[in-house]
Amino acid sequence: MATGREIAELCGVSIATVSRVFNQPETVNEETRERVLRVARELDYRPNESARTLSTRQSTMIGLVWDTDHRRPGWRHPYLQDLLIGLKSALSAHGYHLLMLATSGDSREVGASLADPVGYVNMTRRHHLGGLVLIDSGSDAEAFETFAQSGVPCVAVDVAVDGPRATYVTSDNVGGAVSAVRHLTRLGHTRIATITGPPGNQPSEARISGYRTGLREAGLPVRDDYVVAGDFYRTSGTTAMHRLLSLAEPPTAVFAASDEMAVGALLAARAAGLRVPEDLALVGFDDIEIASVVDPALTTVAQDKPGFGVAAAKAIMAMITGAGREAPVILPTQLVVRDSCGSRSAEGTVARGPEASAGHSPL
Amino acid sequence: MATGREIAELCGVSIATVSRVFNQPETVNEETRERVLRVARELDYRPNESARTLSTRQSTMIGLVWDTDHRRPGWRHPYLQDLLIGLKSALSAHGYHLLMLATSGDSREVGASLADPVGYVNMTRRHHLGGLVLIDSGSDAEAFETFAQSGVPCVAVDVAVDGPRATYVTSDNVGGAVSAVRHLTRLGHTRIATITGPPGNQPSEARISGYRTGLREAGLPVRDDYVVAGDFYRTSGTTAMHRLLSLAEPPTAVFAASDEMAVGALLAARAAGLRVPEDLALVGFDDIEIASVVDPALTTVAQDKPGFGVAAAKAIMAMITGAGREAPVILPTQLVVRDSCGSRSAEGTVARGPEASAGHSPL
DNA sequence: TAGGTTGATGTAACCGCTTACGGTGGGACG
DNA sequence: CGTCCCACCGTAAGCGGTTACATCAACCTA
Repeated sequence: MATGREIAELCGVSIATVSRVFNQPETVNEETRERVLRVARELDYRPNESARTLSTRQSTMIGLVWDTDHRRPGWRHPYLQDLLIGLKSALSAHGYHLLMLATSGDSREVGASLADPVGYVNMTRRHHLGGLVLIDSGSDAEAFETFAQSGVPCVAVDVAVDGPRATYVTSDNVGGAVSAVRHLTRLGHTRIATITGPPGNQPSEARISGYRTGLREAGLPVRDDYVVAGDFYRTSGTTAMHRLLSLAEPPTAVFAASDEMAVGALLAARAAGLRVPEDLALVGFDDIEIASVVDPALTTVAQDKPGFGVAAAKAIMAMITGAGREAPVILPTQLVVRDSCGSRSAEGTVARGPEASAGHSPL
Repeated sequence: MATGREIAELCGVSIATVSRVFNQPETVNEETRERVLRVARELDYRPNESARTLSTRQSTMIGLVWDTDHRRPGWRHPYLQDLLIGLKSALSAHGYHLLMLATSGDSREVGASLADPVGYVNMTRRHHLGGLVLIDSGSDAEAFETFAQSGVPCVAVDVAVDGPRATYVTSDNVGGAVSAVRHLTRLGHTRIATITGPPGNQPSEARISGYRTGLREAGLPVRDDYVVAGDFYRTSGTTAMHRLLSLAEPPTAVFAASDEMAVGALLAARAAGLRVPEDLALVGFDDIEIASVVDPALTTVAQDKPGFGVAAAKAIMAMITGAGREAPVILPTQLVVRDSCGSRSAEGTVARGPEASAGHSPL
């Protein structure tokens, strides 16, 4: 590996000049600059990142905090891959890389895990990371708050955090839920139930709120027995559906707060001898891959999956260069109408209303 | 941030001793060692990774080379998340982290992309990465060869590479395909077709080979018109199925080299008025999430998804500490019998035979 | 012509840690 | 009692960059 010193000697300049060529090109004479660049190219010179970071106390890496929650071993993030794609591409535009922080193992490390966010924060300082991207694995909300308060630039996905240099990006969950319910009311449904996410989960609460708004909008009452709690998992959708079907006056339509639960509900309905969509209309949330595969294909509220990554990257870069915090980013959602509500629309038709995501509070 | 120097002063020792406490604890007197450790703990000391890397020319980071192929924009890795989970947890046991290399954007960088593997290799040297984990995004085989030849410790997933310090991890694709076909022949099928992955793709070729072996094992002929090429995508499964159904003597069973294509085939069969499994038996490969959701639930060859990550981590760590190359890792597969073949077995039943993965060449 | 500017470059300190090498004191040994 | 060895620790030279400050020539201005 060629070093700056070698280039300096070959060019007959000092290493300071070489450094300047790469960092403040305008301060060095054009002729020598060209010469340095040419030699650098010939030697295939690459500045040593460690040396640079050591000197400037600023690396070109962003930490990714993401872990599978031990309390929910089967949990998989519904769109991690898309998120990473967006994150990576947006970050690379700034020459930044993503460092997936690991949970300890190093004897020198006190132990970093989401149970000990401080460990991650220290990791951040150890590596002079520019900031952290926090990906929710189902129930890390409290831990995220610690990150956000630490002063390290943070952007959380799907968790509303607050801190001196922290922000978050999430979908317009309220608006998405409203559009789902609105879709059902327009089809004539009046007995609309919802299967929610785990209590306390922010997107879940927001979707419940949107559900209520949607009903009110149509002049329908909000019945407590039509709101049954799930946990985003498929099985919880099944049990919730059983419960709904056992009501004296079962709903004719269900809005599930996740596609997984919608699939669970679908299985339960089918097991109970109900036809979907004839006897029961179903709307999900997320638009994960299986939504288009189940039979009938699921009408659902789609999130802008790579958009999360791109928005997160933008926010974190803004907080690195700037000083303060950034405003939360609320991504619009789209109702994807398929077959699970009996709509006449063909598969894949997207009903996107500019009103779908407007005028509602973020979560 | 506390530095080694501060600790040294507080303890009345030299910074060399402090360093030794963390790197060669046995060479320092127990009493002073304890003292240093105590002070370090009090000050919440964390060794600066950049300084350490600069000095030792060895970081605790492994590069992750993974990119969405521009030629296949919709492609998603079937089990990236599980792979990452395995990779991360196994790596963290050694105190290592995963660095997701980004594709340039930095003015200092010549431009790194899979089209220019050299860029990544240079990135490796810049950051003094311990090695690279290469994740196939569908068609990077040639690029991977460049990585493998570069001398950097490399372990590829699902691509057989060769190099001075390179190895790979893949499933027993041959054995998996054999077990799939065997399952069909045992059910009495004699007209068994296969929908393959893209030509040249190694797992795909291996699965074809396993398909042939399985037929030969049962004394069945290999008919060319029963081998139709797909590309792992769902739609290719659909068109391939159409082709098969248009044959004078259509197959009664189909082994698809990916679950996605199996789903595509399922849709085509259904559209043609065929019942699955009554009129057509179907086996997939991968055991991705949708396999258990489609109706009928898909019988498929499951891969040990987190196992890829764990094995890759082990291999790369071995190559970092050791000097030479490691032997390729072939992970066993399991036939997961569900409903798409008309088997009587209940959902989720796993037929695992010790013979399933034995005696076949890797790819 | 003295003094002030400006542009281009060199000098050297520093970032925080690792490690080869040398020094010191005390116990074992002849 | 002199010598050798060994356990322990300090000194100092890096690792490869960045950057505040000094230097210096050339050019302006009064």
